Amino acid sequence: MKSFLETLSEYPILSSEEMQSISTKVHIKKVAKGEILQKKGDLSNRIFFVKKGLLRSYSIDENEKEHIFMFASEDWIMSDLSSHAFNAPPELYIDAVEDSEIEICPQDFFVNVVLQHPEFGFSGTDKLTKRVAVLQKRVIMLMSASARERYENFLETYPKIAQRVPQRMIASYLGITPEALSKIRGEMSRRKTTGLII
Amino acid sequence: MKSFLETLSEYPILSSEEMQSISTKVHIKKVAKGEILQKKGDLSNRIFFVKKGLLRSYSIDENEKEHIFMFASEDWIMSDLSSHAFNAPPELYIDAVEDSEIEICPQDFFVNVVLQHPEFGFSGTDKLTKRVAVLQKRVIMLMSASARERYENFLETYPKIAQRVPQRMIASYLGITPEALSKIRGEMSRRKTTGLII
DNA sequence: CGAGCGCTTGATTGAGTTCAAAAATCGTGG
DNA sequence: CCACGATTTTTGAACTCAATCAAGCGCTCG
Repeated sequence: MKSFLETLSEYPILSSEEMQSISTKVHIKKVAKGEILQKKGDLSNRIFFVKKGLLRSYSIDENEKEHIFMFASEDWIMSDLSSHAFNAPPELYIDAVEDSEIEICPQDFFVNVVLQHPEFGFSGTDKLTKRVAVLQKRVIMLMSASARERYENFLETYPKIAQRVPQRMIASYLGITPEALSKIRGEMSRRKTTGLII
Repeated sequence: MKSFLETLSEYPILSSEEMQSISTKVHIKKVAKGEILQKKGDLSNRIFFVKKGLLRSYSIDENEKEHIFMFASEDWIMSDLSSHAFNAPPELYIDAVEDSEIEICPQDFFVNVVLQHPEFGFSGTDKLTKRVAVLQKRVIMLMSASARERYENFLETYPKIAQRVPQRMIASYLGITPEALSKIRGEMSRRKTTGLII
């Protein structure tokens, strides 16, 4: 998939004014592993297109515990849409899990201009409908599946991500503790090597 | 908020052909409490605009247990977008919690035509962005909050729904058992009457 | 090469489930 | 409108999965 800027520049449908406005609004950045791109409550909320590397978004609860909401690797868009939807500061933190290269764009501009122009290849309804569907599955998973089932489902759904991300972050994404995930993995590999079925 | 049909008929932007096509595609129906509108795996997937009453969508897991994904009361739209997003049969069941009056519309038509015309007042990106934001909160809730916190949050967020829905369905929405919810409520009212703080 | 971070392992605890049965509420037909 | 059966809610006891607490191991990277 083409990057955000590439796609935009290939579809010169906008007036030159608008193009001008885009080039001033979108910019490329290299970020180091661990670098924080957005904090809860930040005044600016932006969207991030990942050209290279891996980002995550997460909340921090009243006990200082992180809960990862999503990962975004190459060609994915990362953002906290809740701030746009509710016209409020963002709820989530966003940082880089790996050294990354990203394109940054103000959220308003993205939602109000880019998503509205299907010609760009960023069809709003399409992308958002998919996101809703993914979140629907996630909610059902969290409500009905055990920690182990959720982990197995994660491995099936995001095998690439699973290899690039430290275990404790997978645990955080699944909504369990690192210890619990470690025990699940131990049990799974033991079961494998013993040759037990079911 | 105006109903789906009302809104459409007030914005005669479409050609008469298109209007014709709409009137054949959208229709009104009265459904009795308990009536099932859609089942997992159904061939047709449609969206439902609730004019009156209350619908719910839910999944049923391998142990026959229901997990309620969402409620929709007056002026809300109910649908299983996952089927549209993944071009697959729906994952969810949808039925009526109360006697209801609804407008029914094929999902393809809704997503591909109606959401694309902001003039209708059904701005796709707007509605979908809000839905994403709501689901984001729900996921974070499920990952980080206790059963009790989730219940209290539900009461704050959907006080009207809470009064109209049987307790076991609230439990199902929260991802806990009816017994657990009953105990939480008992504890809460005891605490209230005893005047205890914290 | 050592200090710190991440993973593992074990013991203990606790929130929520399961199972069972009684009490309350609802709905329906007479 | 009442009565009765069915469904819902409550309550309690036993249990389970995952959290917490604590200790030890193994990397890696400074």
